[in-house]
Amino acid sequence: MSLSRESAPVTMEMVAKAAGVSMSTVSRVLTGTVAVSETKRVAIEKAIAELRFVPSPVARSLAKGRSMTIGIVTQAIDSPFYGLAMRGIEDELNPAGYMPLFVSGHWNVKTECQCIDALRARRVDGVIVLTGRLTDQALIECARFLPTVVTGRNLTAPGICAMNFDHFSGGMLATRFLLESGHRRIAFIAGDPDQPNSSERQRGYQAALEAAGIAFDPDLVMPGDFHEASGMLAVDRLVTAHIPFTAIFAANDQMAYGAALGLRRRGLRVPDDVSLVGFDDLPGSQYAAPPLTSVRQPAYELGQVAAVAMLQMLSGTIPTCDLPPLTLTTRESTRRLLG
Amino acid sequence: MSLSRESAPVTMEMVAKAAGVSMSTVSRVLTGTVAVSETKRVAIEKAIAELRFVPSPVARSLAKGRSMTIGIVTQAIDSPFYGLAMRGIEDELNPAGYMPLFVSGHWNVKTECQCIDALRARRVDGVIVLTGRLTDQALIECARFLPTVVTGRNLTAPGICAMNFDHFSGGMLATRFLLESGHRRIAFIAGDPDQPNSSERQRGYQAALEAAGIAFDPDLVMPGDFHEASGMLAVDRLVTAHIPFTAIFAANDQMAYGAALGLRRRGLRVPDDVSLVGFDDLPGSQYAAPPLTSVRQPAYELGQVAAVAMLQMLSGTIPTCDLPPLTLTTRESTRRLLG
DNA sequence: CGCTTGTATGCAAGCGCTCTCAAATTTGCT
DNA sequence: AGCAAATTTGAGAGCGCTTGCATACAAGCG
Repeated sequence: MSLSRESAPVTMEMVAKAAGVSMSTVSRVLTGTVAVSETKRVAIEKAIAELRFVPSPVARSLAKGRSMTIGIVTQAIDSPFYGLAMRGIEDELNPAGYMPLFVSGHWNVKTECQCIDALRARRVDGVIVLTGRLTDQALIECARFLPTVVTGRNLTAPGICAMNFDHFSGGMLATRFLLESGHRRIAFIAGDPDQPNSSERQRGYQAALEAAGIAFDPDLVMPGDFHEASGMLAVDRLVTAHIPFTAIFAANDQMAYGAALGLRRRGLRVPDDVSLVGFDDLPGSQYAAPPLTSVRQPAYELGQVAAVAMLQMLSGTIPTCDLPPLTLTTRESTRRLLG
Repeated sequence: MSLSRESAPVTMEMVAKAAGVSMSTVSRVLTGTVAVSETKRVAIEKAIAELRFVPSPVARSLAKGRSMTIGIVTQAIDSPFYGLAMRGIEDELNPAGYMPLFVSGHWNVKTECQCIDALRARRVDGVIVLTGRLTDQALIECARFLPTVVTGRNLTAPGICAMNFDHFSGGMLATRFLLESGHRRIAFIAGDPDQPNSSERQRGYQAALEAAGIAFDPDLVMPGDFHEASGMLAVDRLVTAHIPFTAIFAANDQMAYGAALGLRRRGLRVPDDVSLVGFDDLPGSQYAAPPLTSVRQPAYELGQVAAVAMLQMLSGTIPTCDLPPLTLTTRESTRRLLG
C-alpha cells in the first residue's frame, strides 16, 4: 500500500513561468479583478489548461482570510428533517462558489459549542446553525466573529439572522382541521419540552381548542421526545388509562409513526378508529401506511432561505429571513367523523 | 447589519511574544514533536490559554500540505441509508482529529467527478466514495493522488481500498426465508439496473429459487429504480396483469414502502394477503406499518469500517476492508403460508 | 579542563496565493 | 512630437504555521 502518489501539484508559479508572465498577472486572470491584456490572458489560460492547474483554496484562504466555506451546525448528519434543509443549503451555496462544511451537534450544547469552535478554527466565512440547543447568548457571541444565520428560533441581534416557522399557527392548523372534521377528543403528543418550538405547537393546539369552545383536557396531552418510541408509548398510556379519543395530533412525524404502530398493536385502525396528524411532513410520510396527514415544514426551502440569507450577509446586503407559512398536507390518516 | 466584527484572530506570533519565546518553540509544544523545557512549555501553555489562541488549520494545511480533512463523496446529503454511513464516518474520524467534508454526487458521474476535483482542490488528505456511479478507472485515477476508500463495489487496485457487502447472499437470504415460510410465488422488484449491487441481489433471488427447485418465472420480476414510486408501480403492474403471487421481495426498503402502499390501495393486506421483504433495513422500517422484514445492511458500521480503513491508509498500515455479513431482520410484514 | 555528545532554542526559508505599490507601457490630446 | 493621464504589469511583502539547520548551552568523558 506504500504507493508513491503523484506528488507536487501544479502551482501558480509554474503557470506564470510557462506563460512568460509574473505570478501577479496569473492571479489577476484567475480572480478576474483587474483587466489583463488579451494576449497575455490567452497565454495564461493556455498554460493553465495545459498544466491542468487548479488554484489551491488553502493558500487562497490563507492569503485572503476567507475560505469560501460556510459551516453548518446540524444536529445529526442523518436527520431526515434537517437532511432536507442541508440539501437546500448545498444547492444554494454551491452555485455561489461556497462549500458547506457540515458538523453535527447532536442536540448537545457542549458539542454544538465545540462545533462552532472547530468551524471558526477552520476559518469558515459564516455559520448556519440549524436549530439546536445553543443559548441565544452563545449565538450572539458567535455573531461577533462571523455572519451567523440560525433557524428554529426568533432572535434579534446585531450580525445575526434568525428565521423560524410559525409553529403556533402550525399547531392550530392541525388541530383546527381535526376539529372541523368533527373530532372533539384530540390527544396531543408533545415533543421535547426543551425545544421552544415544541411548546409553541402545543400552544397552537390549545388555542385552536379554545377557539372552538372546547375545554382543554390535560389528560389528553402526552409527553414525548420527538422520537418514534415516545409516540408509541403515548398511545399505550392513552389506551391503558382508558382515556377516550378519536384523533391524535403528534408534535412531529416520527412520533406519529410510533403512534401509528402503537395503535396498530392495540388493534385500532388509522383512520377508521383514530385519525392521526403529524408535524414536519417528512419525505417518508407520503409513503407511510396510511399516508400521513401532516403539517408541512418546507425544510428544503428553509435551507435555501438560510443559505441565501448567509450569502446576503456576506455581500453586505440586509438578509431576508422570511419563511413560507406552514401548510397542512392532508392524506389518508385522517377522516371526517360522522355526526 | 454592517457590524464590525472582532477582527484579527490571535496568531502564534502573539503567543510567542507573550511567552517570551520564538514561534518555533510555540509550534513545537503545539505539535508535540520535539521536547521543550518544562518552564517554557508552561509559559507557552499559559499564554495560549490566556490569549485563547487557536492555531489556524488553514495556515497549518498550507505549511504541512495536509489538511486533516477527509472528503466524503456521498450521493445525497439527505439519503436515509448513506446518512447512517456518514454518521459512522463522522464518529470515527472526529476522535482521530480529522473532519469529514461531505459533498453530494447525486448519482451522476459528472457531478461525482466534480466532487472529487473540488475535494482535491481543497487538499483533503483522503477520499471516501460511498458507492456512486464513478467508473473504476476514475477511482484508480483518484487513488493516484489520494488514499481512496470506496464502498459498494469490489475493486482491487494500488492505493485503493474497496469494501462491499455480499448482496448476492443478501438476496438469497431474503428469498430463502420467504421460501421456507412456504411461499412459492415470490415477486421481485428490481433496483436500478445500473448498479451492480442491484443485479447481485436479483442473482441471489434467482439462486435461492433454483436451490429450492422452483422454476424462475420472469413475469414475477418487475423493474424498479430504488424509489418508492417504482415499488408502487410494480404492484400495480403485477395486479393488473393478474400475475399470482403471495410474497414480494423488493430490492430495497424504499421500494418496499411503495409496494406496501400499492398493496393497500388494491385492498391487499400485509402480511395477511402478501408477505413483504425489503433490503437495507432503514431506520424507518422498524416503524413502518407493518414493521418491515428486511435484509439489514449495517450502514453505520459500513461508515465506521470505511473511516477506519482511511485512517489506516493514512498511517501507512494495510487497511482492513472486512464488512460484517448481511442479516435478515424479521418483523411483521411477513408470515408463514399455511400448507 | 578541553573535548565530544546531546538537548533545547531560534532563525529563516518556505507552503501557494493575493494585493499594494510603483514602474513600465500605452493612450489621448494639444 | 511631446506630455499628462490612464492602463497594464511585476516585484515583493505578507497570510500563519512548520521545519531544517545552526547555534547555544548542559552534561559526560578522559
